[in-house]
Amino acid sequence: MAITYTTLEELPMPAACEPTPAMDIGRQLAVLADSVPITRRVVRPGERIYHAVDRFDRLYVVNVGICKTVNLSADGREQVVAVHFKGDWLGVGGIATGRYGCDAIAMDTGEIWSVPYEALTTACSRCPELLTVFHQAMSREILRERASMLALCTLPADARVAEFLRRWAEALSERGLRSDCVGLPMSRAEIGNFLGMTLESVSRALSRLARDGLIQFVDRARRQIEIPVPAALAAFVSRCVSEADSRRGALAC
Amino acid sequence: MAITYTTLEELPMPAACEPTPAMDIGRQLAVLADSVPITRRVVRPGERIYHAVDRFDRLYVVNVGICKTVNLSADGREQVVAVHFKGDWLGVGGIATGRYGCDAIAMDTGEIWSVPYEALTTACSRCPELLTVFHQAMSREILRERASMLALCTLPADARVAEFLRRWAEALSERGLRSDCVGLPMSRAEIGNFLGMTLESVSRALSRLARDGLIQFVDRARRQIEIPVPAALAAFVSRCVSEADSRRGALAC
DNA sequence: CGCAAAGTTGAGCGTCCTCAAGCAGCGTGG
DNA sequence: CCACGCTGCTTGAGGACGCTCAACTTTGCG
Repeated sequence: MAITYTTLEELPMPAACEPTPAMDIGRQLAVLADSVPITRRVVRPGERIYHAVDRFDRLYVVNVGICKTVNLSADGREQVVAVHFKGDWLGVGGIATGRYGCDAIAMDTGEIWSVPYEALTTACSRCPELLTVFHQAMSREILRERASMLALCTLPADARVAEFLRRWAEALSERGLRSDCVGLPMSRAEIGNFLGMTLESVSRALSRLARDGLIQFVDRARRQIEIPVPAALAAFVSRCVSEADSRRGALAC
Repeated sequence: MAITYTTLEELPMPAACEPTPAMDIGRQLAVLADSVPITRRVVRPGERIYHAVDRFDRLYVVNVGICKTVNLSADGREQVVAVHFKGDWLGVGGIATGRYGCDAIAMDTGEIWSVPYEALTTACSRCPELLTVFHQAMSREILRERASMLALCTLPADARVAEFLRRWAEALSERGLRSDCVGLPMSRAEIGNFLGMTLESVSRALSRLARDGLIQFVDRARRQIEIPVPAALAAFVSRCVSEADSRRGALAC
């Protein structure tokens, strides 16, 4: 089983033909604020930023804080489809249909920027850099959701929780925040809903991860989680994959 | 909690101004072909359109045929993340990272258009209509993936297969094709991979749906599936939801 | 302090996965 | 032409993972 998988990160990217280099998140926000008139709004935990049924007219960008978007289906199902950090755009699902389609809800105190979609598109015509920022944000959103789908389909429950924590810490470190200690503003039920499992299974998975030393609870409420070795979480996920799902992943192409 | 936000007051949205009405798919393709120089390519079943590791430089649009995109993770997992029909854009995941990140593979004989990303963005500056087409396509992609996640998280196996068939038929009818008879160019293993279940479970689910009269097999190879009453499939999905998952969906907001 | 909400843990069970066998379609070659 | 192998599909039996239900503990808040 010593197969070497070429990961995307390992491959040499010729520096000469670098396509629009990755832009710092602060820089992205600066480009946005300089190109269009921004509306700033302070939000508090649990506050709804927009409704799924609201008519789409503006896009939102997280400047401070963390938000979730909750998808609602016609038959009453609801699911947390994404968690958004600084620099993430909210509401892009509304472009195609004219309605947002998801509820967006702040998970702690923060500041949300917003810009009318009309103003954004006209500004994009003037400012190619803004166009790049916007397109990269939508592209990242697609990548995030694909990663979620992959986790849902290929990982067992414990590994899904580990992967969830790993990605949360990764999101923090990408933004220059300390990622060794994650304070989750979500209940076990919300995490379970996001990961396609019950709150009990989330609780059990966290207990097992803590027992195995992969994480540690810092407060008695068990909402703050310390990750001593982030790489150990990733290794745990990989281990779950290799020992179990050699069958499910087999796509005879 | 009855706080009035300045942002909402600023938006006296007259009901008249419907935001960019939905555009016919043929029209979308026409806008694209008229705005930028298109490269056309005929593909055959199983032919790879681009590799996950390829450097991103152009976007692809399905003109004829059906394609799948397969996500590959660093630890060897792979998953069919989407099935694309006429008018769908491929490769948008590459905008953020500079690499496609997914393999795109044709599932039957078809024609794929492509356009350099650079040429597209410059053309978008000149032609706002093209910008709208492109943004709506990306937005639809996000909505599709959210719908997939919702199905993965909230539906039992049989309902996932039913929902899969329903959405396939829906995609056909949206494009003016007959949707009562669906010819699946995917193996059971591919369907299972896409839906997060094994090929045996897919086979069993299809057998049960056929036994209950919701679908019918038209050929002996069981690749062509007839859907007598599309609404019955949707009703079956809803029924699965209401009788089972009153617990999992409970998000105490 | 007392109650409600959130979290943990256990026991039992059901859905779906695993493993295995058998069957049907199909191209190959003797 | 049919035997042959190959691939994909179906179906069954058994087992495991995660859900359901329930009891209990802890936290937070009036």
